Amino acid sequence: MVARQTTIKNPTRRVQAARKTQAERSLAMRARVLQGAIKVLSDKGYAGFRTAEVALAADISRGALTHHFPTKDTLVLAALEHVFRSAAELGRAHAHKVHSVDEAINALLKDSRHFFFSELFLIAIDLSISGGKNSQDGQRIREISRAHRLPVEAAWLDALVELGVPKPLAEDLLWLTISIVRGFALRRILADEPSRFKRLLSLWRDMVQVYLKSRSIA
Amino acid sequence: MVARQTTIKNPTRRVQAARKTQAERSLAMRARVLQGAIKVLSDKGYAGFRTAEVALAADISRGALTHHFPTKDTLVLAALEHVFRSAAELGRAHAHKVHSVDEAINALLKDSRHFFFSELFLIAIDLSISGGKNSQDGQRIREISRAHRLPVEAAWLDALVELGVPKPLAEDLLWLTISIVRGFALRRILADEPSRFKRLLSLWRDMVQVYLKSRSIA
DNA sequence: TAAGAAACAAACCAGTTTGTTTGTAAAACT
DNA sequence: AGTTTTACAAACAAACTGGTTTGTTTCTTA
Repeated sequence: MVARQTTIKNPTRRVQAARKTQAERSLAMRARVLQGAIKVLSDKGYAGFRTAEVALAADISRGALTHHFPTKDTLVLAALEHVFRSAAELGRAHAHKVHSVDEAINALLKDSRHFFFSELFLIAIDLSISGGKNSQDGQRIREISRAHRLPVEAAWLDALVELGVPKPLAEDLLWLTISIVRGFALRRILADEPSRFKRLLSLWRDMVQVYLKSRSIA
Repeated sequence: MVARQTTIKNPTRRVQAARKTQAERSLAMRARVLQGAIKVLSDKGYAGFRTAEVALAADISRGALTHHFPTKDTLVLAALEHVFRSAAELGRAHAHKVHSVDEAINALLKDSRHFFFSELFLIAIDLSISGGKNSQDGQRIREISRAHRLPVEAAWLDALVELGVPKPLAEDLLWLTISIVRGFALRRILADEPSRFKRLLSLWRDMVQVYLKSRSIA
């Protein structure tokens, strides 16, 4: 774990160092800050989001924080980006491994639940609503959310179409499915009822089956 | 529009008055404050909720505001209560006028949309999330939301059961329906697509019909 | 009708919060 | 090797915010 010397110039001057290259330090520090920001966002909500507390949570000085994120807003935006980036890939990954509509719906449900039941989702809503409807930031926030969700949905849509579901119907079923999970996820804030959710999803899958059969698709 | 004199004592002293009784003034003022609070809450979100701005929106002095609502928290709670009170009755009203399951689902959809698509709903979520998960206020906020939503759901459940749908299934269909609307309402924050929503609901009604028929209920 | 309470208004104050400035040490570049 | 740039630290300053205090007016009630 010794500091590397990539440059040709500036030879063996390093002695007892434990110091990294600047880029490495920056990256590591940014990661810590972002993680701290997400924690605070998740614990206190945007309304209670204080930069000082982020510094505390990340165990760094406020100076370090402001160096990497000059304003509160840039930090929040970066945190949201980070949230989505760390959660978005799963959807596309699973969309390709399905071989029947039921399997697809099931996988979609699982992935949706994974996202919508996470803290990340709550953070995203919180910011989407809190960031005033018209303000500059609000726009940007919603833009980020959209930009990361659309491709995921597109991937699932493709998967369904590939399985022989007519595109318009596939789109609608996709939206209904996602809406159900999103809607239930929201309800969870008031009171979580996991067993009910399981029943609901099972019923939903049945309904899809029955419906497709009635239209002689599946 | 002359000031009334309800008390026997204190006879005709009023001359050119346009003044109300204390209770009336209080009530009117509270109403204005609440309305202002809701406006600010809706425009800026809880994160941007400033008591001064409420006073401005309600066109009253800060003094008046603090007189009726000593702290910011009491104001927010009161506003939330007001929000729900003004929105909750509709559900129960419509639940009794349906004569078929399809009609019931349709009416339920309409009412749900009415609530979930309103500013009120967004305010409720905002507060539910923003009010820290554990804090005193957060608890109270979620409690209010629950207290007002449960009876509405119960009314619709009764309506469905009355129409011959087995209770467990009725419950699940109710939840699915509401979840769909809630889920879509949330998505609307990112981008509203009314026509898609219409299609979705129409499909959903079809699916319910087909499913019930397959179980020979409707 | 006089005392007391409630409704409002305005100024004030203390705590918080964000961004800036000033300073130091480590790395990068030449 | 020396200069510049970057990473971080800490103190500071200005704006903001919510609650309190003090004062005035209007209603209530004895």
